Amino acid sequence: MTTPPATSADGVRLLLGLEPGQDAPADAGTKGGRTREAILAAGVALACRTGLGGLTIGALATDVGMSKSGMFAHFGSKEALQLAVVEAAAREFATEVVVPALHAPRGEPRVLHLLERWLECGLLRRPGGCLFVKASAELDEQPGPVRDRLRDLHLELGAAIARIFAGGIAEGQFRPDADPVQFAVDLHAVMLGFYHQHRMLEDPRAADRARAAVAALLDAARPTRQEQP
Amino acid sequence: MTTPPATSADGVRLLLGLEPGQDAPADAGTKGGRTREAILAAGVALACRTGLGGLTIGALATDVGMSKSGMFAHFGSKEALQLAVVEAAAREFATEVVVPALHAPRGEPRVLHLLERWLECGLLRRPGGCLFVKASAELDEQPGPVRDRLRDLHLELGAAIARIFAGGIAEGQFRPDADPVQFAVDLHAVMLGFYHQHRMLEDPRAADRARAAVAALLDAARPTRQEQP
DNA sequence: TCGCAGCACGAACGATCGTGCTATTCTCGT
DNA sequence: ACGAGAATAGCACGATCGTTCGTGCTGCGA
Repeated sequence: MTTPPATSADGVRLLLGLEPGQDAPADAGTKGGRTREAILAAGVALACRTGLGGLTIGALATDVGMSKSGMFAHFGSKEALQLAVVEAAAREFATEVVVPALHAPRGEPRVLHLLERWLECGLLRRPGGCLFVKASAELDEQPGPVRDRLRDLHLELGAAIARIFAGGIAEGQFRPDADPVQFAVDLHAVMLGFYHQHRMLEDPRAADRARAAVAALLDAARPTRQEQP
Repeated sequence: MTTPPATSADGVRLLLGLEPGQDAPADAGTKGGRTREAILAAGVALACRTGLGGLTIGALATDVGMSKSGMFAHFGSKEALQLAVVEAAAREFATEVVVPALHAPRGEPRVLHLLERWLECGLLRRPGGCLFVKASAELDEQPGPVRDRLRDLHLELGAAIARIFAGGIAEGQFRPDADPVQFAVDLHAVMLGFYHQHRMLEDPRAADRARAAVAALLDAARPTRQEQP
């Protein structure tokens, strides 16, 4: 099976809920589709601040300037709303972070672009990445469809990061025996630490600390010196 | 005021809310003090599962087998309850993780003991560490006394980790130009990633991945080869 | 042993939660 | 331009939220 250049990009787009060549939900033309999108945008922003548990129907309704019942009719249940918000956040994260990074040259530049795009999510208060990170701490032990979907999305994200790193191995920039999955876990941990440092501790050096951590990860993966005695 | 050899241990104990030589709150003998302790233990466990936001008065009351009002009378407000639960979790974390680690030899063994004790919190479902980690993602943008206290506790914890690492520099095990604060941030990030990997993704290798990440951090800090051209 | 402070309880409050109905208003294809 | 159907508002519901109050019970010091 031959793999054309845009394969991994399309893969991620599919995995994160985008149809190929489709950047917005199908019913964007009709009025209901537009307000539904507005609701989801406000929902992602609200859930980024208060968590998926604090994503209450009434608060979201007043946020978008609608009545509670009118807004509620778009989804039918709170769980469906949460799922839609998670999906919207994943879509936003994919289009704003992962896909742009995939346009960078394969290997280390792509890793660094991914990092910078991801850092922007926290620094510029782009809600998508925040929610994606925060909801994982919230739902990690309350079973249900939302947790399942979130788990799948995180697994796909981890696989995407591992693929990006593996591209660096194929380019000869990283050691052949480096573990892409371990790198994916480590990078995700660095991002969790960054959000904590930036948002909870309000450390202005949070981004630089994350960059230093990733630089150390990459340094350790470089094949400059021989290993394994 | 002379400081006996247990200086750093006493420092952490004080910082995390323990009076020196006092392992339990003062009113442990009276009946109210005992039920208050039972409430706090159940509260830490419940908040570890549902978050500080899900720590509801009614749920906690049924957990400890009391009436809602009877339980509520012990604290006077939900915020006071949350603060008390955070304090109890910090105390538990200090006595179960930090203080035991301080009994290990200074330097790398102490770092590794801290890591293992911390990992146990997640693996054995000890609620203290879980809550300490999870509440930070929950309250990072909702101001108030609880967030402030949590922020202070995290700052103290970071300082404690940095001191432990600095002990390794003093022992000559780590490079003199290594940054203890960066190591503290990195270790905390590894633990955040571990909890995510273990609880949300249910990865059985989560602990080993955390150990590998810390081992890489320590390897990078060792002075074996000369650096700085 | 007695008396009282402290501890626990049940009922109830107003507010808000998620979720159904019904009615009104608006949109859009014909 | 109009009628069908979507979109939104209004209202009400049971449940639960945090909180208050009044009232017994009970364990502890005298």
